[in-house]
Amino acid sequence: MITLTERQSLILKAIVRDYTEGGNPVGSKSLVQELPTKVSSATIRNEMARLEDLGLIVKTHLSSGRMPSIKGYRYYVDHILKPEKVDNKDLKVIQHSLGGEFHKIDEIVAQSADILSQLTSYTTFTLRPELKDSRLSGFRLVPLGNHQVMAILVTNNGDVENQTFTIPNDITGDELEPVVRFIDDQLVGLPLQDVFRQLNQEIPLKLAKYLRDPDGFVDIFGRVLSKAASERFYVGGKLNLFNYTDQQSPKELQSLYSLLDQTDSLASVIGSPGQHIQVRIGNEITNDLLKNYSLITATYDVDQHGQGVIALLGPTAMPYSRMIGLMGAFQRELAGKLLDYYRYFDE
Amino acid sequence: MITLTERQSLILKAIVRDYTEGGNPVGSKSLVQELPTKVSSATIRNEMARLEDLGLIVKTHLSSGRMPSIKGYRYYVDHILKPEKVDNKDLKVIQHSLGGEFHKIDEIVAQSADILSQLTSYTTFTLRPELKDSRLSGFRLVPLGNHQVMAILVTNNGDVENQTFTIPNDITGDELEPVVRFIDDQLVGLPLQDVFRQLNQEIPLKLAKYLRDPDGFVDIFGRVLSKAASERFYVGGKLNLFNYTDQQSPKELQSLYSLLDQTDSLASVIGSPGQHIQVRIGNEITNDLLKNYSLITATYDVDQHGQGVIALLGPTAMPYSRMIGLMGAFQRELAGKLLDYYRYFDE
DNA sequence: TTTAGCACTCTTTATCTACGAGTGCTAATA
DNA sequence: TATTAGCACTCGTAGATAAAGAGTGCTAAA
Repeated sequence: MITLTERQSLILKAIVRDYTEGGNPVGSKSLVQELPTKVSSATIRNEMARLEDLGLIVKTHLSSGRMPSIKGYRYYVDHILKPEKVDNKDLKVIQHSLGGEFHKIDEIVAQSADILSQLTSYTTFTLRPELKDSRLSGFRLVPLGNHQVMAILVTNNGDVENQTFTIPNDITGDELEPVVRFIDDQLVGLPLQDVFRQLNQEIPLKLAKYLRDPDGFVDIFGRVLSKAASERFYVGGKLNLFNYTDQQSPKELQSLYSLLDQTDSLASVIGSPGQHIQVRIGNEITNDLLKNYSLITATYDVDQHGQGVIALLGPTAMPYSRMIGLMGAFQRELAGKLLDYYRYFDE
Repeated sequence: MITLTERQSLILKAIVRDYTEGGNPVGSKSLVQELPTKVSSATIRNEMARLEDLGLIVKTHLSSGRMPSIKGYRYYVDHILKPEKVDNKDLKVIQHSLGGEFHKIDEIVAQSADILSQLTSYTTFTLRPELKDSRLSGFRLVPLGNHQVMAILVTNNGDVENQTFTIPNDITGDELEPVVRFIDDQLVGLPLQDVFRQLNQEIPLKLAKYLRDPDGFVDIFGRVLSKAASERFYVGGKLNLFNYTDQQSPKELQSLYSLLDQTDSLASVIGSPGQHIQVRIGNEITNDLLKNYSLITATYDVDQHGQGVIALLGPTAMPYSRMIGLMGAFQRELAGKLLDYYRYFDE
């Protein structure tokens, strides 16, 4: 356990701030003016040597200024930083952007990623509240003519998914009636997980009574069901990558870009944050591509509807204090908006 | 009108080829070995001086090798190049990728952009056949419970669009019945353009009989209609930008990236190609961002269903011969696939 | 414990040099 | 007249050298 003196702490804080703002290693002389008590640059050098011994700051070469190490950022985030109160203008932006009419949870969540990336100039990820409490609340088959039928699935959260499929012969609504009724009787009201299970077991057999081709139907139904049950991160501010990545290595930029398109990799990188707001810095992130970046993740609670996730990817040298404040505010606003949404459907 | 001697033409061709393959300006000595008839480097230098006078090739500095100018590429494409017969393996890839089952035209067209970008390592755009002959062939309103209704619109081409919306009070299918019937009577069978027109004129008045809030309905209907009638380019191989853009200017790369996300800008850049396969090089493209790139555009005919567009963006130094061959093959395959698709719904 | 002073390190930038690839021109050749 | 050999000249690249500047660590004095 590292304990710093008051002055060491102030110096570390100043180094973090200066390096974050200027991007250049920070020298002892420039720090003289930034400490509340007047000390000479030599004193600061001595303190810096100690901070370096502790592994909190590093030099790029023998006679360069210092910059924070991963460990240094860690200490700063854990012990020094105070979350900045969110800027009033930023709060207005959030509230205004979330204020509109949305038809789907996913729209709200996707929009959130965009707002947050706009406010931060970084890249953001949002995940809707988990679906473990989602239940099937309705199923429709709508014949569209021209060999086409649309399957529509509704959950108790108001989520709607649909999938059009093509069938060999035209069919009327009447012929589909018994199938829909069967689904209504057997499956409506069940959690999606249970529907999945039954779909692979008893359903195909039972359906054989009504349909010549139950397998085809089961396939379609499974597809819509997967859509409704799939958890998928929305990504905002992809283009912001250009603002904070190392401009010298386009290869890396390209890899990052393609990482952002892989939902499953994203999920494993972001994980499900245990704490309320978690900061992972550099190699603390379980993905080598991101070892020079920082990831702030946060959950948001929507009461009995479960938790969602918001996340922020930026450079290790980011203004943590402002970002954490912002994440906190966003957490609250988004949770509030979703609660309103759910409440509307629970009436 | 420029006319080149046989030998000049061969030299220009060799310069284009070498520069495209190697990326470096081409000198007279290296060309000696590439011409069918043995001539000295001095002769080639003389010829090159003439080609330069004509503006077909340029030097980067006084004593550098030569590279083709825009005008040089233009001449090469117009008079020298012979489209390469498409590679058999590539053809297999195309046919296989388009061979599967698709539920929507847009899926086929979107998939096409991906295949083409994969085959070329460049960036591609595809546009579905124009919709001017599209007619409204069906409209449904499906109450989903929980204040939600889904509007579904079907066209005679088998295109299906839908939009879920929220209404103040729950409603049953019966109440919506007259509205749907009214739409069926008045609008089904009309070209989408006409539907649009009527929607803004007589429809709101007539609907007032059946609905308290015709404006709200008209809004929803308009939204689904726009979705069905909107022409939108699919983009493939965005990440390939990294392979062929100037690695030195991330700013430019960023601008290009955001250009690819702007459907309307894309449309104006690509336009609607008059010829079957059109090559635009460098500043011939009406967008300054693309002045160092080449754009190959092509239409594909789907008989009475209109024309679509495929396009390819790459460096000015691209293997035109192979690319044009590829575009030709793709044109045919895609048109064929879509014809099959339409035929299925026309039965 | 703090500080002034100083030698030392390392990066950055500019200047110079040598090298090589390629050109244009001239004069000789077929 | 068209082609070619020869040569001086240009320009970009890479490496070497030097000077400036920022910053450090250490020593010795306050």
